[in-house]
Amino acid sequence: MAAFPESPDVPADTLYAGELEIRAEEGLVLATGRPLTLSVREFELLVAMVKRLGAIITREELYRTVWGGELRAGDRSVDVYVSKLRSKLEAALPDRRFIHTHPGFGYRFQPQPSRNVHMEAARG
Amino acid sequence: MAAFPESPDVPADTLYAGELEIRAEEGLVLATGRPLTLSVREFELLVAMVKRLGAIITREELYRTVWGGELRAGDRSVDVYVSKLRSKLEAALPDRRFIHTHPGFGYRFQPQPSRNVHMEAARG
DNA sequence: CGGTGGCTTTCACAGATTTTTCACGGCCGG
DNA sequence: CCGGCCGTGAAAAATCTGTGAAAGCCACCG
Repeated sequence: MAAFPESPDVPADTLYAGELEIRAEEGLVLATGRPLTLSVREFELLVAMVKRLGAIITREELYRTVWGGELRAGDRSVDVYVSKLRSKLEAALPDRRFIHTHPGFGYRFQPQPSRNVHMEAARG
Repeated sequence: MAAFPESPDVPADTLYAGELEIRAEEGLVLATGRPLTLSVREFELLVAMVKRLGAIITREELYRTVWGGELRAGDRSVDVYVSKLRSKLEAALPDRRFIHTHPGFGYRFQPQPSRNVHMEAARG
């Protein structure tokens, strides 16, 4: 059993970014409270980026952190997974952009309100 | 006169999750008032998951909690019992999903209304 | 005892998902 | 037009899950 009481609602190892809540311990990501289904790579990539919120991170560094090892020339794994991750994040939170590309340098993670889009676009 | 709780550490040994009522003391589970017939393993697996509602729980942890001991490589016991449990829960409450799989991470228990929730708004 | 039935553990295989690779197409500066 | 960079759909390869079924246990019963 646990050595000391813990609060299930506020895990120590939880990251926040915009409407995202990332529970690094258990591999769970909540977008506005709703759980996202991310694969292991997607999740670790997200964690790696959020841990350096606002900073530009090179593909080499992302690869070392998430895949472990050196990025080989021509390997597009990072790009592919950034694409997948973007896709899921945008599906969950259409009005925000999270991952920004800095051509020639790498990627930067930063939640950014796109516009004052706050109304349901449910018009016929 | 035994009208008081056995243990002061356990405020209430009855758990609730959606339409489920789980009486840990009696080993009884009611689905919308109707009793379910669960085996010991199934019951303890259910309790272990409900106690961490909404969280992703690894197979290793479930095994330690329910079976007691370390999960050996290749042991599929947890999967098999998750399958059995799902089967009985769905038989009792067809319109709800309880156990969600997070490939690569584990399982998450969370009662979820099953309206028309399966739209892939994947526009090309 | 031998048979019966429920529960648990193991095994095996099909199907589902994820990860890795490729390749084509769009952008942009020269 | 060319070449470097990037976004991504898709095929191929690798892993992970769901589950029926066989096999082992054990309590119970005629």
